[in-house]
Amino acid sequence: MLTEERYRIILERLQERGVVKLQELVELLEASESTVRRDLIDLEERQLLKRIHGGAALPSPKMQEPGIEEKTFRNIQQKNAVARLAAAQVVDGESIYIDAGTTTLAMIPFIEAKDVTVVTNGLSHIEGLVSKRIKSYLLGGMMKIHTKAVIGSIALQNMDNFRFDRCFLGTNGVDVEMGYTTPDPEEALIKRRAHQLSASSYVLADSSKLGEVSFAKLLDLNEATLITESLTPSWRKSISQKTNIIEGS
Amino acid sequence: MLTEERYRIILERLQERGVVKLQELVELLEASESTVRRDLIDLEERQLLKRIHGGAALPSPKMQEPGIEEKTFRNIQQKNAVARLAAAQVVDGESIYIDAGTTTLAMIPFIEAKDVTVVTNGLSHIEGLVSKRIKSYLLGGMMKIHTKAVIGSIALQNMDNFRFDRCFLGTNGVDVEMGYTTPDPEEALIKRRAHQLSASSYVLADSSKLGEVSFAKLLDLNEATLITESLTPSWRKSISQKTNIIEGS
DNA sequence: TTCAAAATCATTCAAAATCATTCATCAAAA
DNA sequence: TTTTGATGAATGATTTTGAATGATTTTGAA
Repeated sequence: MLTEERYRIILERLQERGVVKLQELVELLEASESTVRRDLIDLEERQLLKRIHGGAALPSPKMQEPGIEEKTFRNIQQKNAVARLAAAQVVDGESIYIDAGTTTLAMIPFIEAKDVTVVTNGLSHIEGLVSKRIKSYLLGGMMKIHTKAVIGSIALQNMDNFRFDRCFLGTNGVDVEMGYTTPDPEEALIKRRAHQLSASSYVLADSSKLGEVSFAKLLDLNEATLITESLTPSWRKSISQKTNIIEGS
Repeated sequence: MLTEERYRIILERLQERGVVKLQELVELLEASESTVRRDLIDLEERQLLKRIHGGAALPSPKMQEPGIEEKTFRNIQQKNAVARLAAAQVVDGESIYIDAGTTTLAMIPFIEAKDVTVVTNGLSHIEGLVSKRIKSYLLGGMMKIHTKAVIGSIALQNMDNFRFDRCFLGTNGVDVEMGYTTPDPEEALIKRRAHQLSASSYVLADSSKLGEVSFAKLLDLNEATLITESLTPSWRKSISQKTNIIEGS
C-alpha cells in the first residue's frame, strides 16, 4: 500500500472516531508497527494529528461547523445513528444513489465499503464524497436554491444514465397509511425515480419523523426498507407488517 | 501505444482512485517501468499529478503560496477586470454557459442582466449564482476531485440538453500558433462542446496567460472572442488578425 | 505511594522496493 | 544517409520497510 494511501486512511479514521489505537491501524493498514509509527510521526509534523500514548488523536479541538443552528444534540445523535446504520448496508463495489438531505449527508463519513460509486443530487454531499476519494457523479439539472439539491426534468432524464444497487432516500414523514412523504413534489419525483432504478431502496428517518405526513408522496411503506434508530413497540408492530425495518440497538 | 494515450489513461485512473501504483500502471499500459516513470515525470511537470514513492497521487490543492502564484493583488485585479468585461456581454433574457474556473467564477457577481439562465459545470459557481437569484442549471457527470468541476462523458451528453446564446470559457494558455490550451484533456472536451452549442463563444484570459501553452487544446484563436484586460501593441497586432478581442481600457 | 510487569516507544540496522541515470536499440523524420 | 526522439534494460543510489533492541511510559497490585 502506498504511503499517501495510508495517510489518507489514518486521517479518515481519525475524523470518524476522534482517536485511533496504533494496533488498530496496524491491522487496518496491514503494515508493520514501525511503519505505522513512522506515518504517525510524519502526520504529526504536518499538524494533521496529535500523537498520544498508544495511538493518535485529533489535533486541537477542531473548528466545528459554525452552522449547527437549531439542531439539538439529541437530534444529531439520532441522525448519526440512522446514518451509520445506512452506511453499513453498502457493500464493496456497489453503485449507490444518495439523495439530497441532511440525514443522507451524515451517512457519507460512515461509508467503509471500498470501490463504491456514488450518484447524488445533493451539492453538499459532493464535498464529503471527494474527500473520501469516492468516485462520485453529480446529477445534472436545475438547482433548488434553498436545499442545494438538483431537481427538475433534466435531473430525471439524467438519472436514466445510471442503475443502482441501492438507493438511500430522506423523507419528512413516515405514516402507516400515507407511506413516505416530503414537502416538495419535484423532489418526490426524483426520489421515486431513484427507487425505480435501484435493486434495493432504503428510506432514512429518525424517530421524530414517525407519524408525520407531508404533502408529496414518495413511496408506500412496502416499497422500501425503513432505517431508523429506535421504535416504540407499538410502532414496530404496526409498521413491520408493511415493510422491512433496519433498527438501531 | 501513443504517449498521449498513456497520459490520458494515467490521469483517468488517477481521477478515479486518487492514487495509483507505478507497477499498476506498468501492467495497465503494457509499457516498461522506465516509460511509465518518464510519463509520470512529464505529467508532474505539467502539475497534473504529484509523484510519490511507489506511484503518483492527485496534486494537493493546498494553500496557494501568496508569493509566486496567482494570488497576488495584481492578478486579482486583472482577473476581476477580465471578469467584469465578460459579465458586461450578457444581455437580458439570454441563456449562457459559464465554465468552471476561477476567472469565470469572478464574473458572476458582475452579471447585471435580468432574467438570464446559466448553465455551469463548476460546483463553486452555483453558490454565487443562487445567491443572485439567477436561474441555474448544473451539469451532471463525474466530479473531478481537485477542481470541483464536472467532467466526463455523461457531462458531455448532459450538455446536449442545452443551447446557449453565449459561453464563457477559462483557459490556461493563449498562443498565436497553438490557440487556447488547458492542462486537462477532459476539461478541454467540455469546453469545446460548450463552444459548439453556443451562438457566441468567449475565452477569458488575463495577460499572464498570453504566450503560454498548455497540454490540451480547446479552440483555435479564430473560434472565439478573446476577453482580456490589456494587450501590448505587438500582441494586439499579432492576435487581432486571427480573432476578435474585447479589451479593457 | 512504590514497585514490577506489561505495554508502548525511539533507535538502529539490514533487506527489499523504488528511483535516477546511463546506454544501446529502433523507428520515424530530415 | 544522418538525426531525432522514444523506448527498454541495466546499473548503482536512494527510500521505505520490518524486525530487533533497549529505553520509556503506563498499569495494576501491594
